[in-house]
Amino acid sequence: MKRPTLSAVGAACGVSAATVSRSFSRPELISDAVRERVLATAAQMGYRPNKLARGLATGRSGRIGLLMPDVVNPFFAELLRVVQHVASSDADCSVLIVDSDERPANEADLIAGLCDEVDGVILASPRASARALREALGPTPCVLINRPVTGIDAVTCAYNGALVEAGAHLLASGHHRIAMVRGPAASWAATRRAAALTRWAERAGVTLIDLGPAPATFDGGLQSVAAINASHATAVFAYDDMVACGVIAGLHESGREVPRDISVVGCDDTLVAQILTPALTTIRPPYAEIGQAAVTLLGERIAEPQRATTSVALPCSLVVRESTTAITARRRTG
Amino acid sequence: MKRPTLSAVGAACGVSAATVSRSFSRPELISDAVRERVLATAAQMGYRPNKLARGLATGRSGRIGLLMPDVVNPFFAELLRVVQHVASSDADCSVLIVDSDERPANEADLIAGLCDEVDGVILASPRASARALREALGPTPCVLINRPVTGIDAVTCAYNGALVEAGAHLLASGHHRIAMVRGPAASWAATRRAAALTRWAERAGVTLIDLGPAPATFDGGLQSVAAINASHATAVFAYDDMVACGVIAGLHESGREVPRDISVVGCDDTLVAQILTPALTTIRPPYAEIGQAAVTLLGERIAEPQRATTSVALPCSLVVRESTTAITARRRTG
DNA sequence: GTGAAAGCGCTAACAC
DNA sequence: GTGTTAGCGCTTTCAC
Repeated sequence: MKRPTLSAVGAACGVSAATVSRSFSRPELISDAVRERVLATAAQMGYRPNKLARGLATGRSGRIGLLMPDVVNPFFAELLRVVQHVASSDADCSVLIVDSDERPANEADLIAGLCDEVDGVILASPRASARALREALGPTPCVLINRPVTGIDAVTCAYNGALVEAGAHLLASGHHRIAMVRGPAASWAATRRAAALTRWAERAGVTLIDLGPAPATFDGGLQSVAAINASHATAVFAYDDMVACGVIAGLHESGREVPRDISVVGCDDTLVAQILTPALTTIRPPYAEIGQAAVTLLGERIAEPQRATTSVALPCSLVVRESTTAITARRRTG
Repeated sequence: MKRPTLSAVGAACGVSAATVSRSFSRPELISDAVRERVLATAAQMGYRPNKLARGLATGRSGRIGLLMPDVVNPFFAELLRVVQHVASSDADCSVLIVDSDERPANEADLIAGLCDEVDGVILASPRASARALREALGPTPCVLINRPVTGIDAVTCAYNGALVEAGAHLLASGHHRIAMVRGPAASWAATRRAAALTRWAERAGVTLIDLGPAPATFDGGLQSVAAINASHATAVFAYDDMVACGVIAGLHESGREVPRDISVVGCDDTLVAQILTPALTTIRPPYAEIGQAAVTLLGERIAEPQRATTSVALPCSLVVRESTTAITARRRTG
């Protein structure tokens, strides 16, 4: 009825529990004959190690935690997918997920709770303050995604290169007056992207109109449309694909079509970018590499808690689709 | 340095470990004076119970597993969100997530692995055969979502009512010739929806053209467009929002606009439905109730493994947006 | 190479 | 009410 234990298997083939244990975890210590016999009867009895017990004994649960502000946001869903995949295939480790639901208030508590049952955590774009984060984490190994904090490992997106590329693409298409919807004021990624674009615009001699912060949502985009129209920009950088989507919908409502009348660049290359009509020109983060790096870094810190904190920045790439076009095309068509 | 244990707290305030344990888990058994003192020093020492140890002792991990075919699909992301939320707030239980990546081959193994570290599992639209499922689960409590299997608890969407409503809505708008993109041949939900529509069409005297199976993706929708155009239908039921999205994009490419030239109904009311232009008329599953029911059912079965298997079907609702319109409008405009 | 024994941190009888 | 004693199933010295 119940699942067989280590010593049950041992009894069944006349060896001690220790031998059975070693047959699995340190096979080289056991003679071939015995090990084979043990493994065979274990398989035949349907033995499966009890991870809790193993965890108690070793002090390692073989589990990591992943906290994200919103699983429904395709950017995070994508991240979750790759983290879970890498964790299970590379580190044979399972992942506990918590959606903080964008509530910074609970975030620290959620993190602390998470830490109680895992070997380490990956925190995607946490909203809490650096101090609150450190306190909630305690000694639990952690890697941050898109939110550098002194003393904690991090993997971030280096938006810069791809953003400049996007700017060049726009410029080459004849756009010299470009609006920017910043995204959430508190977001590290938003700040970075805005800074990169501002720098680029100055150097390139392009007029960049900062429309100020807006929520990273469809509505956020929608609400920026009035300002976009007022700016007389011929192109707009949206904070992310969702915002871009709202912008496009709002422009449409106000009688302007993308890309005919105005070009739009998104960010994140989520499912939204791919399925929209027009398909979005966007910045693509290296999802697979981010997940890989996060899991690897976390594994290393778990193994070696005292090592120097490392932080990796991964380059993004520009994906040109249909939402951007040469300004001349507009004149031709319009 | 290390985290304080139960007996450390006990020692610190002159009581046994058992008393400390009870102060937390069975407070009514301890005198107010002692309990308060214990709780105070525990808090002050930063004591936090070790869930692994507790799990080993009680035989309950306080964790459930959630397996889904694709976290990036907004339907499942939505589900994940609500399951995680309900589990943590109602059952104080954390959730382990596995994305099977649509690979039915591994599915059974993934399920078995999941079962090793949780008290019970929720399986969303599993692809494996009933036999493989039962075998992988073993004695682990389970509830299925959108995939009834004899002898296993399940919560499913009752698409019927909302689908009929959608049909009536189309009919009232003058649509008498309607195409249907079925979705994946192996999907329970696809079969159900098709059956419901077929029944309705017969009764209502509507011509329903079954375009046959198609993947539940944007591309699946795209690929159905030729057949849709060939069918001369004035409206189409897409398997889900993603498919609807592909259909709309494909129609657009072939020079037909939605809803001006043809109406489209999606399913799932995901983020996609809400952000698309035109916003999708779609069928909305009761996400919150589904998650609630799944977690509750699972909790009950964990508590009472032998009880009769129960299965609940939750009604969906029709959300009318912009992708459907009266056929007369088309003639007026076209 | 293998076994015996101790212990991971907690809970659950059972005494007092 | 509270302490004592045994484990939960596994790993891991330490002997042999």
